[in-house]
Order: sequence, then structure tokens, then C-alpha cells
Amino acid sequence: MTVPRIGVSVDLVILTVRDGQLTVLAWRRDTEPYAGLPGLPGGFIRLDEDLSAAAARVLAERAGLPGELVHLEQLRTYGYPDRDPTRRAVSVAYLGLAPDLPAPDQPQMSWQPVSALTAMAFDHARILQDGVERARSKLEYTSLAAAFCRDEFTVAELRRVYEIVWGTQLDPRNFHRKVTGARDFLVETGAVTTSGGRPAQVYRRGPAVLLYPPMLRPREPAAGRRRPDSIEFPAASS
Amino acid sequence: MTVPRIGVSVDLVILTVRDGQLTVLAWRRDTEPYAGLPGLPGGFIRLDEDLSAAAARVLAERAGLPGELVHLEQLRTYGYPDRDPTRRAVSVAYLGLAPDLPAPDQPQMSWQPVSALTAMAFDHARILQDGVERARSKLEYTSLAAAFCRDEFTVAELRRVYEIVWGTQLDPRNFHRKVTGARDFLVETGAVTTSGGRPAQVYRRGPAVLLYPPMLRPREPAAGRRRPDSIEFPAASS
DNA sequence: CCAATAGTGTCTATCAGACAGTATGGC
DNA sequence: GCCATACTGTCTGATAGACACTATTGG
Repeated sequence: MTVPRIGVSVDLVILTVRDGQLTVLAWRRDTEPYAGLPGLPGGFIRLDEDLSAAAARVLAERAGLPGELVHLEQLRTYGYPDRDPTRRAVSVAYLGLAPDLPAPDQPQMSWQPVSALTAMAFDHARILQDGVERARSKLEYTSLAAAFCRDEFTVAELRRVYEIVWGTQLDPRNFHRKVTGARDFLVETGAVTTSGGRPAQVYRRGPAVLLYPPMLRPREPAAGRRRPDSIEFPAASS
Repeated sequence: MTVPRIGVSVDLVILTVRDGQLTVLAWRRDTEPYAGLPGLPGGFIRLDEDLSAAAARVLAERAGLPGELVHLEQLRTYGYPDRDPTRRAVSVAYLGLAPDLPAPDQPQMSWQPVSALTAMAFDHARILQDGVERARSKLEYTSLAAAFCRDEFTVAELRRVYEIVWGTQLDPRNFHRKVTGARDFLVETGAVTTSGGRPAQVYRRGPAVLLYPPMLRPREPAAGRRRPDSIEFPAASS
């Protein structure tokens, strides 16, 4: 049996919170197709390489970022035939969440606010949108928000992560009660930071992964009044 | 630049509820490698074919199942180098949820209880496990459980789906209150079924996709007493 | 009548949202 | 003292879990 053979690549959606905005690692393409448009960093996988290893390698080679600081997880695979006009290309997208890292040293690579990236090369705008939605949803039921923070952080910094990723305001008091009450989400270091007001406790990530019960993001009332047990109608998945 | 080209396949985790058990579509391999072991149905994608189209085609060709009755969604992509001992193979797994369909006509293909499938070919046991976990989790916050039911069904049938997929007992009264209270989850048909007791209202799937607030499956107390805001420690993702 | 299943109502603990009030720093 | 931010406490409404009770069929 003869098997069609296809180039398989990984594309990275590396998100961070920077200057109060949700920000993604992107580069400006200098070659056709889509020259001049921003694209996600990516690269073809090698024949002896695991998918996650390829993602980590691309992160290091193309973005110059230290992989151990970035939470990487597989996002979704994109493979409709004409997504790359030059070849049949199947791409396994990875989502990365990173603290506010310095700008990458590669000249064409930079942090771009997600809201500014309307037009992108290939289907990268769609991939970015899927990655943002995954991040928003994972903040609800996991402790992943801490992956956006530096090693040590305060409750207010964590809250700002939630607010920026979700695009909503959260009540500081209720948020504090929720995250400090969740077992093993946060570990107190004993240190305090001072920044204008009362000093804040400094925390580190705890060992927990899942948050139960979850912290549900505020939902828009679908039409008219908000009802209990209401249901939403998102776009269908392919 | 020369690009390594790789055979890309789709593998299907088609789940259904049958005879009170969570059941998956599997076939008995008759060729090496892994001859004699059960495997998931799969096939290589064609050069001009979308991934989801390939999944639907494999479902029709290999399993003889009508695609329009099966909810298909992409699960995850598996691609570590030695997962197929004969070639480098990247596989995009799809998860399908189906009502209780007749046995497929292909001789080697059959419905197998998930609990009976401990050893499988390749990494298919892992893929199956991921698919089951995805299904379990999606029952919490979507109306997907109805995809396991026939076109018309009762609340008790829907509850049995939850109970079998989650492997827990649910209180019939609380379950009834929750699902009938959720907007657009269920649409009353007016008909009733009779089966030994008081006749039950017959429902159809409503247009809703997301269930808010979700119906969280009961969590085991992690260690000792169950605490509010407790957190679990699942296996790390790769 | 009884058995069996469907469906309603009620109580309670938990939890989220709203917000008052107190604590502790810098100026 | 004043401002800013951190943190604690309290009230209320929504909701889930536990369970009593009623309803409607077939035997």
C-alpha cells in the first residue's frame, strides 16, 4: 500500500500578559506567501522527533525562549488541503503560556497584542483565536493562570492575569477568597511586596493542577435577562 | 529547504452506550504488527482531503456507520517517533459519540466494552483513554450526552448515559431538575413512553451546545475528607 | 391492591456576587 | 493625616445534594 506523505509542522501560540494586554509571539514574514503579514512561529518536525519535542525546539530556535519557563500543551491540528497555498501542510498547533519574558533577540520576532493581530498569514488568525479561547477556558478549571506569572507573585498580579485574559473586571475581595481558599493553588512564601499600598503576601505556584469547583468566568446574558441554567450557542466545531 | 514527509492518518474513538456499558468500536488486527490485538479503526488521509473529511470517510468505509448520526470532533494528535514500529506515523485522533447503533457489517469490526480493552495495538489504549476522559469531561459542561441517545429519548435514558459514562450513580430527582431546567437542552415532543412504571415524557435534543452552569461530576475525596475548593492532581500532559 | 418508574417539593450546606469595613504601607 | 492597596467579614441569592412525597402506568 502506498501512503501519501505530507510535511508536518508545529505552530506555536505563545501567550503572555504584557503591558496590561494579552500578547502573543509573532514574526513578520519576509517571504512569500503572505510576505509582510505576521505569522506564528513554526517549523517542520524531524523524522526522529516527538511532536512536543519539536514544539520545544521551535520555541528555542525560532523564539529564543527558555522552554522550562513556558507551559506547553498541544492545542489542535489543522490540515485542510489549501491552508498553505504552496504545499499540502498539516500543522500541529501548540499553546504556550509564559510569564512576561524579555523580547526575543531574533530581529523579526516580537510580542504583539492579540487585539492588534487581525490579519495573519495562512490560517494563523484562526489558530491564535483557538489558542486564546483554550487559555480563557483553562483559567476556569485549572491553576494555569499562574503560568502567566513570574515565579513569585501576589494575588493582585494573579487577578490581573484573569482580568486581562478574560477581558473582564473581577471583584478583588471575592477573587482573593477564592484563590487563597483553593487547596494547593498558592503556597505562601512569607515575603511581602510593597507597591504603594499595604504590602501584599507573595506566593508561589502550588502543586495543584485542577481547580474544583472551577472559577467560572462571567457569561454575557445571551439575550435579554440572564437566566439560571441558561445555555450558550457557540460556533460549531469542525 | 527539504521537508521530511510523513504518513498522516486518522484514528477513531467511536463511543456508544450499549448494554449498560461504555463501548467502543474496535477491530481485531489480522496482520503484523500487533496481529490478534484489538485496534481502533483508522486510515491514512488523502492528499486532497480535510482531516475531518478523512475521519468521516474512515467512519463510513471501515465501520460502515452513517456519519450524520455520529458527533465527530478532533481529539488529539499522536506523533512520537516509535509509536508505529514499521514507519514514522503521525495520527490525528477523532472522538465520535454515537447512539446505540447496530453492529457494523464488517466482519472484524465490533463494539467492545471499554473496560475489556486493556491491551491494544500501537498506542491505541492511550488514545482510547484520552477519548473517554474527553467524553467524561464534555458531559459536564455541554449537552453532548444527548449524542449518545437516539433521536427521541427520556430523561431516564439520558441519566443512564451520564451514569455509565461517569461510572457513578446520580440522583434521579436532582438530575431531572437540572436537565429540564437547562434552557434549550431538551425539547419536549409531547409523546410519552411506557415501560413498566409511570409514562415518561419524550424529549428531543435542543439547540443548545454549552451547559451553564455545568453539571460537575462527583469528585472523589482526594485524601481523607472532602474539602470545599479542593484540588486534584491528574497526570501531567505531554 | 402492589410494584415500578416519573416527576414535584422541601430542606440545607455550599458557594458566588455584592459590598462594608479594617489593616498597613508610602507620602 | 491622606491615599492607596491588601485583606477580612457579612449578607443574600443561586445552586447542588439529600430525601419525602405524589402521580401514573401495568399487573
